[in-house]
Amino acid sequence: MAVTSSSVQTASLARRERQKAETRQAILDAARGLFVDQGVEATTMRAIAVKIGYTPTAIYHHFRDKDALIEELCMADFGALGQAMYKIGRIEDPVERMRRMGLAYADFALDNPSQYRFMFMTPQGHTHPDGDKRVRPDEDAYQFLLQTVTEGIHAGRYRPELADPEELSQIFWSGVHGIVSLYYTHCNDPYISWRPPRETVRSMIDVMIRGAVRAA
Amino acid sequence: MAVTSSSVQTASLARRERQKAETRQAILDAARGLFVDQGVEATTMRAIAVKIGYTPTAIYHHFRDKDALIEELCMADFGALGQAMYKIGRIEDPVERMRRMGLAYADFALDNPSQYRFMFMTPQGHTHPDGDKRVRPDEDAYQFLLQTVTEGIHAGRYRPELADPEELSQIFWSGVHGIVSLYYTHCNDPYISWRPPRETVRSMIDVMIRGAVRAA
DNA sequence: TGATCCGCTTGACAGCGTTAAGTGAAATGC
DNA sequence: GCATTTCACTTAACGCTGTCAAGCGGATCA
Repeated sequence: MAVTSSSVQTASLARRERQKAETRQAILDAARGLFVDQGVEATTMRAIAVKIGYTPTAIYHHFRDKDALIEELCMADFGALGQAMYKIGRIEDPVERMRRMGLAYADFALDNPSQYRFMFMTPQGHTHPDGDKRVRPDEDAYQFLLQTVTEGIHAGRYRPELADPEELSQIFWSGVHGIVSLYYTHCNDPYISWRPPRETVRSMIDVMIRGAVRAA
Repeated sequence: MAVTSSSVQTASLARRERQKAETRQAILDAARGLFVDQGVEATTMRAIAVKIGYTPTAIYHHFRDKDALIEELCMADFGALGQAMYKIGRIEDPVERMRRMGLAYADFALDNPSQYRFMFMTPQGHTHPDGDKRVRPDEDAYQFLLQTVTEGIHAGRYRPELADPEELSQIFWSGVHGIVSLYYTHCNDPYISWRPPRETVRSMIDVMIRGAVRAA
């Protein structure tokens, strides 16, 4: 097949798009670093621009606004959380699997403070009102939990009054989230002597499981 | 006793101070209303000023900056929370008392969304670094919880591995806080079917207590 | 070679929290 | 009773933020 003008066209176009994708990625990398270092709110578009050697306005050719940029990073983080859940693998006992999920969730939350803050401690919504149909990747992590809890319920492992999978999932999730988020917002309060959050999470999960399972 | 110049002086001075206190209170009232209606971040000093019929700069003669204004309101709310805890009264059984405290805490959190958000979901600090020695009123609520949990531990009501009052208090607190805060930040997420938070809190407390108390 | 595209820049806008300097009526001192 | 001081409040501005309309200039296309 001869080299047509259209093939040259696509090659050029491909390179152009690759370059554009590169600066786009540079923006994401710079933003992530600054967000982690000095927080989302304190990071300015101008600071991001300086870091990548562009003008602030350049960012707006790749992201609608600051929220869109934040959201893109957030999406990736939700993916990583889902991955962490997935890596736990297929433990047979649904209660034990739930326990491991809780610990992995806490590890993720404590290893990525800035991301976690934004993902689960920032008032509402990365959902855009204009009929945006993008799939939310954190659905994965929640679905993992929901399925594991549902399995446990169907296997008769939980007490009969805890028959609602959504409610029980929200209880387990809230237990771990509560410790991590309170720790993050109040760890500097001098009148509270905080215990190491990983240990507290472990105790919390043990307490919740013991209080939720049906007596042997 | 004759009307001395000093008595006139103090009377005038008292009236001046009263007027100043009145505008100060007007600022607080206007700020509270706007904070509740449209959030703390979205409320501008200029908007507060318009609402009370003053210039934005006037606010700075009563409060050092926006954070100081926020903190003052926050202090009052911590007092109200402590009051709610106090009103539970002296229930003999420390475990049952703990349960009631959890429910009252959730009621406060769900009845005062804006305040709660700011008190317990805003990144760190109302603590000023310059050796500020003001007593934090929320110490009250936490001390209430801590004391109740400690009583339960001393009475042998909790399992032996939960002998640390701070850790167990933080677990109970986190359990309730987790549900409320997750609900506030994610109640609009379409892929999660949230249960009524008050019911979930009740179940959460039951689960935690059952998992924490020593078997009969 | 001339026309077109498009990633990026220039220069600005409105709004934010905040402040230095000033105003004017009330309180004070003689 | 008049001059002075006090002080709650205003005027006008500063530097910062996110954001955008308009335009440049090199690569691409016909």
